Amino acid sequence: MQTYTISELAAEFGITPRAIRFYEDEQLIKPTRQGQSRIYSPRDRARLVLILRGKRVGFSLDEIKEMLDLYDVRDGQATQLAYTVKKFSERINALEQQRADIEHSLEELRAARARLEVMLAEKQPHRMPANDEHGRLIGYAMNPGAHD
Amino acid sequence: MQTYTISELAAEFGITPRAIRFYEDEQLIKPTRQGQSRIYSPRDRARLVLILRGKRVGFSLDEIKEMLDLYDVRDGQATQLAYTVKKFSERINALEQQRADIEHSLEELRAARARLEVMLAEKQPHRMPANDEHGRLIGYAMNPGAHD
DNA sequence: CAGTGTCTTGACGTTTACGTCAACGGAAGT
DNA sequence: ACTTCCGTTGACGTAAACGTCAAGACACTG
Repeated sequence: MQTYTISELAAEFGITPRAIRFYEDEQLIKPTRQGQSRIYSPRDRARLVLILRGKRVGFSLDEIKEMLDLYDVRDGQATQLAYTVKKFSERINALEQQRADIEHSLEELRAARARLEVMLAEKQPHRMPANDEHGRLIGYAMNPGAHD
Repeated sequence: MQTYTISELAAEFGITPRAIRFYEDEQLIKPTRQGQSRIYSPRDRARLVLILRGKRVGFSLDEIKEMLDLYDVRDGQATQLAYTVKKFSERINALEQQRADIEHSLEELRAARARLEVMLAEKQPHRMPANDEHGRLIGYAMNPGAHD
């Protein structure tokens, strides 16, 4: 079966071996050993992918660990199924909120960029509105909607 | 004109006054003073909204400050317009990547939850596949795609 | 005018997620 | 046998983003 060394994974994902060992300290991955050295299976690699993606979307390592543990539900813990489902739903809601935040941010950034490009095209750095005291930036309403 | 106290804003956004003062220390907002106390304008409030949203989508305060400063472009800095546009584009790319990450995570969480709910419905915590060594979780392929 | 409440400025503590040595262990090449 | 590469385990350092007192400044209220 395919295996990986720690530096192989580190190079592949653009992180340091130190980080990977840290994830092990925090119980997020449990590679086997060959003597003293760590050996990573495809499953360990897959967990690393989930860890890094989780980080990119703003989860803490503790939260990611909880999610990975929830994936690891087995027969013995079957009584906790309802709790697990609830936790998953919470995560899903959080992510959907976050996606909405990102949509907002993207809208604003694109609109602001468009205006900047117009100014660039005009090549005339004359008077421009800049921002006023009513919560508008570069003439574009910030549209402060939901904030929780 | 409408104004706010620090604790009003803190309560409204579910954060502490300490955090708001911290944002001021870091030059993200610059409220006026009435004697000793801080007074926040609608524009300050709007900046707070952007700060908190930025945090939710994973930006650091330094990055958020940079973005706010970029919004604050004025005539004198018109020569930096091209740089500003570039920075905005970078942010947009980062956010689009992040949105894709979220879509992935949502897919996985929903699929996993669906399987858990089936198990709950069966009410029979007998044998289940759990996860194997090939990178599958609860019988559902993790589909580790792009990782940068 | 004592008390209560809300504000202020330090100053230090804390958590998260690693970075950065230091010192050592085996395998591999010469 | 000696060096050169990985790899390992501590141990300590660090940056970000506040939390947590402490001590004082005002405004009001009874």
